[in-house]
Amino acid sequence: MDERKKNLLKEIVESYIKFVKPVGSQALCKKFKLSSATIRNEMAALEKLGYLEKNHVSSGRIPSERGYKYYVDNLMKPKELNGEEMLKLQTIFHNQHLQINDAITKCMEIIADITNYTSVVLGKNSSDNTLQQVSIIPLDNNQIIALVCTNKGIVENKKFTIPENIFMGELVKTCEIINKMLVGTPITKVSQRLEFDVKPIISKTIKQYEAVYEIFHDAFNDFTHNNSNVFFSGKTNILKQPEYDNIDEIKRIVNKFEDESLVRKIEENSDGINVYIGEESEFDPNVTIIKSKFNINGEEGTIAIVGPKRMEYDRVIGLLEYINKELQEKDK
Amino acid sequence: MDERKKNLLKEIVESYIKFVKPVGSQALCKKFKLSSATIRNEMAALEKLGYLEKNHVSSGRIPSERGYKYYVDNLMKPKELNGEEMLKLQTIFHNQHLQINDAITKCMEIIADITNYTSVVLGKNSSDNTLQQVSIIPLDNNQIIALVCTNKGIVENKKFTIPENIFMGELVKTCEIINKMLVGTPITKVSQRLEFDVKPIISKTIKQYEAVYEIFHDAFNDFTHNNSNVFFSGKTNILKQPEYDNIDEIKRIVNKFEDESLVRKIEENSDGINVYIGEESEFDPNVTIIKSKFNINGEEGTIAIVGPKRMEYDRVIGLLEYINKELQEKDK
DNA sequence: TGTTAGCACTCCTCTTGTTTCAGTGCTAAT
DNA sequence: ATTAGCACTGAAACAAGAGGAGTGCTAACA
Repeated sequence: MDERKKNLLKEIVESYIKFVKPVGSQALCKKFKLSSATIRNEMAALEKLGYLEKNHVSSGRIPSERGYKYYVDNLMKPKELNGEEMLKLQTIFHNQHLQINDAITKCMEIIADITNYTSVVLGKNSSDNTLQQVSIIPLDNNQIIALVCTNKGIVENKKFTIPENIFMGELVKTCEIINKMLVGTPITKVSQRLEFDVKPIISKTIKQYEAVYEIFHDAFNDFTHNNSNVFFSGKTNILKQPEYDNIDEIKRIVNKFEDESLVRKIEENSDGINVYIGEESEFDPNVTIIKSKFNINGEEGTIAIVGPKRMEYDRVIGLLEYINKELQEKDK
Repeated sequence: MDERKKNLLKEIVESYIKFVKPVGSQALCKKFKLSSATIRNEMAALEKLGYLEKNHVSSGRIPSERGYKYYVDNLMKPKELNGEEMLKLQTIFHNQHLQINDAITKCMEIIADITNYTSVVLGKNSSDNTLQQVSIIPLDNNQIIALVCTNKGIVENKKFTIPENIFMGELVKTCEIINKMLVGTPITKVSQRLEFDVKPIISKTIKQYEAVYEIFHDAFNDFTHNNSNVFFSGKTNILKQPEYDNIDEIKRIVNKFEDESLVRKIEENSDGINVYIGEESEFDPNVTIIKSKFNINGEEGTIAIVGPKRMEYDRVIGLLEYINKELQEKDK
């Protein structure tokens, strides 16, 4: 791979990303001040190396997955955000009152919007949260809100209609007992301890203890079941990408977005920004996924951008780098 | 419109709904024990009346919008749910612990799923909610959760980092003051009263009252801004409908789903189940929207099904009738 | 008077053939 | 090492024709 080949490959990849049309030798003549024949020779060499492909014998070249990869690893440098992008994201990060979680999802919304790709935020199941406080808020004579709050500040609430034979005082008391006994318990264990530790105790003082138990049991159950927080933005942006011009392909990919278990696999483990092109994505052979792990202030998860293989790598990576930087800033 | 014409129209509409193919005279011969010629005469008459259309001179008939409308108003009767559908919906309605709101959205999810249409739930802006309680939950030395709860049981929560110069006691005290002064205030007015009624009071006893005010102000603000609750399910189900076979049409409709202000207009005012076909939908000339208003237990809104004009009207209307019935049941 | 057989006609759809053109690989000359 | 030249390939666009589903109309029939 001499310098000229690298430049050529870079040019071809970028041209294809921009125009979605196979690149012919003629188109590159002026830029490189070489004849088309020379370019053709070089292209043939790049094809032999596995960086370029042809759709058919006389069609011009498109980058192969390996070509994209080489481009990302060696030829491209992340693009700085332009003023508008910067502005939009800054207003989010500089909003002191936004929770980190909301800031991330809002960010990804904006990114989906300005890139026309699909963004995904995968929240880690909050299994390491512990119980911080349980409380109830009476609404009227027969309705209450039960609140559960974890040490990381996640709040779940649930409205209940109180069975007739239960007194508010009993609920308040149970609440106190739970707070006394279970605060600090990992949220995954709370249901268990509620049944085996708390229930026996309230059974001694509260007549309808089964019904009271049910209420709190339900409130906690919601928590453990609500742990699949996947956030999408721009799920249908794929329609805006010109290369997806046949319905079956669109259907295939959109259906995959609906498949929660498949989406869950997007989760990233390694640090930094990682690019998975085509087959590598393990999601669909015709998409690229760029992922980045975050772990900020107790919130953990993955953000990912899903787009065509001819994604604007420099731009997306630039955006993610910026976000990571801002998140670290906010973590302090 | 004699009886035979009605039957014929019914048959044609239902055949087209099922097979998405223009209906020719031959196909109806056996069913009606008439020759194709007679059928053709009748079809010509139905076309003259505006109930049928042709794509071109030799193409078989398809129902016009007026034809669909006549079918819905006069020829069709709502279909009873089958066992499976019934079962799926019942498990939701009979789940005592589900809030009415969640029950509705879960229902519509199921309907989108079993019908392959798109379902929409438009919640009314909860402008008639009043403040029920404000509370704070300390997480650690410098973080709290602020909770706002309305009389209808809607809860918003927000995590805050407490500025260094503020004491927890001051927050608790402010909380008490707010609860004493503002409970019962319409949620839309709370911000105002916080500023003009509460702020002057806390300014007398709390040193950093501005910062404390900010925290509660923010918590309330979230509330008033979060009132645009539109819930979609099956947004891409349109891809499963065979008549949408060209990308531009799909794009057009999917884009409309993304346009919040357009979706907001789906809101229904009249009672009962209403069918808006094609142009009537005021959303897109190529869709039908079936809407139904709900007003249960203080929760108000619209549920709607969006699908092709050849929607399975009997099935969808049957489903919505069932849901309305169950909702009324639950309201008692 | 309502129904039906028969027929000419229309227009979509599918297939086949032709042309055009962008782009290639290879060879030989510079 | 570069390039001009040339034969070749395959997609894309277009035209022409065959086949077929379905129509409207007319005239005959019960």
